[in-house]
Amino acid sequence: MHRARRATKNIYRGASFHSMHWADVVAEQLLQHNQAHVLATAITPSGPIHVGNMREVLTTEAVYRALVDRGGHAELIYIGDTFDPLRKVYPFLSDDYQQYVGMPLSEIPCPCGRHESYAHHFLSPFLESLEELGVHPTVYLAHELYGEGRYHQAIRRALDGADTVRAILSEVSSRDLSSSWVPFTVRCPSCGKLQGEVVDYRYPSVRYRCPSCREEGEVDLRQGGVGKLPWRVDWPARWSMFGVTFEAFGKDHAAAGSSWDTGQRIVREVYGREPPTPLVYEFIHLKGKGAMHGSTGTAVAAEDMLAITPPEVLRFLLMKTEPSRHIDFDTGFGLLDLVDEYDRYERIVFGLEEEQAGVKEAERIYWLSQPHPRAAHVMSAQVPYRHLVTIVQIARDWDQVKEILRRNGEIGELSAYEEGKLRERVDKVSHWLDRFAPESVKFEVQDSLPDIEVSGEMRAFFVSLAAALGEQPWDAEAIHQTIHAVAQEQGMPAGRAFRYLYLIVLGQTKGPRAGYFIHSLGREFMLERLAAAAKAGA
RNA sequence: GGGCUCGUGGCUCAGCUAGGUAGAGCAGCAGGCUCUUAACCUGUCGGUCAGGGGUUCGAAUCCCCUCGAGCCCGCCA
Repeated sequence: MHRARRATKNIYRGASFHSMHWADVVAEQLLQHNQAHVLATAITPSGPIHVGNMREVLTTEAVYRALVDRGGHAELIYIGDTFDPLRKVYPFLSDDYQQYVGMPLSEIPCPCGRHESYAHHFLSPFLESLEELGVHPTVYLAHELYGEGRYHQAIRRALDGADTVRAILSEVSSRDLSSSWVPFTVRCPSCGKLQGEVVDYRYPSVRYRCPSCREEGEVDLRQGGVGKLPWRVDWPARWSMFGVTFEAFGKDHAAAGSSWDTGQRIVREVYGREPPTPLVYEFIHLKGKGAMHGSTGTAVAAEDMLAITPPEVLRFLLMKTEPSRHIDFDTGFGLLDLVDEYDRYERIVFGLEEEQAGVKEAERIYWLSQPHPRAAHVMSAQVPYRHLVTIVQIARDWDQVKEILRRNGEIGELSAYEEGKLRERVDKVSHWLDRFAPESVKFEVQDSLPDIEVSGEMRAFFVSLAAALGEQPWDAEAIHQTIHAVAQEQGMPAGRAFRYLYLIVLGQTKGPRAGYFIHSLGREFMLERLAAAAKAGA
């Protein structure tokens, strides 16, 4: 608001995002330069990949869609940084991993033993999540790119231009580099660590010394996988190799003197081409838990978020928020609110609700949020998420959920699409209840009468209520009123009556709104339970 | 030391690109035939738009300054 909007160019706000969706603004900007684009994203799988990283891919994919919508030609690529060395033994690793520190992630054993490597262990679930989110990039793995010699020319140029690289790094990032520093690290053939220091270079051979095992030797650059460019050079090298024209990256790369600043100069001065159009995104935080960092082990993995959030809702969260704004992801009640908000947008898009203030670009955001836009021409059978939280706890399985919803008249015949969507939500709600839901919304319907003391007052209430409920239509509102009527007959405050009912069904004193709740439980169940309770008090 | 974002009712935010004295959702409160309860509906309370100055007939919106909050970089990626 009162923040200064400097006149100097600001890569955080390349253009105004106000009259159009941000993805469209970026797409138009890109199309002014060129009709064909390569959009790159990349992530280092050194630990569980968190939702913060998800933002990078989804942000880029939104721009991709906007480009394609405008008739542009676009390619979405994803590079897994599988050739990066393991930095340290992260908290989620066993001490055994000490021996692998310094080795490329692709050559370290999988922590669970079920994947090809350490890198795959963390990358695979993330790629599966992308699939669920409807993101389909062309995937490249860095260790393959290096191994196949794709980096050969880029490495050669970096070594030939070592003086330039060194000058840029020390000028722009004010790093203190020795005159012998060279932008290449050799993978020591003897110990496998990516730490070999270059002592001499005469193309195509590189002499190195390994600080770890003290080995000295020579490698041939024409062979693949003999070493790696440091990040600050690797990045511009990729832009050059793939012809990248757009890249979204976190603000960690965008600070003054950071890799974006050095990368721009290196790509121009060493690789002779222009840098991509940048888009800086802010991080996603877990509400109340601070920033999410894969390396600290405190992060919640992207796949965990997806386990509790319908994919279109996760996309929705990112699509409705400008990339430059940070997001607090609330895994508690906030998640329920978010799903409700999504549903509201859906109703607006399908004309069931009027667009109001506080809703922006409903249509565009809704379509960008669809994992499979073509399938979503029909509205989904909306059952409020909060309601599902209750239903899921009453029902034992999907069929029962469906039955209860039918009995309540909340759903009719479902198309395959509707049923799929609803079932997906039920799955997500179940996971949420298991792992994130606040205790206050949890309950468990007891299979038999809980072990409680039934007083005379309770018994009388149960008997009368059973009689009254037995001879009336099974209707939520009617049940609610009957409870009050019977309680009044007995001269009992309504609150006490409800407490008794929750006690015999749940074994606790509170629960979901009684009328609807009992209705969902079914007449047979309720009458049996009342009878059992009355008997216990006899 | 440097960079970015944010500061609008209890909470989360929209509105700011093209100035005309504020708008949603949630929460709260009150109702829904004597009914506090976590899914429903209706109504309603609530904000000197962080503060100061400037431009203007008029500023949450534009300009300048101050304060506050968060994050990032200055190891590696």
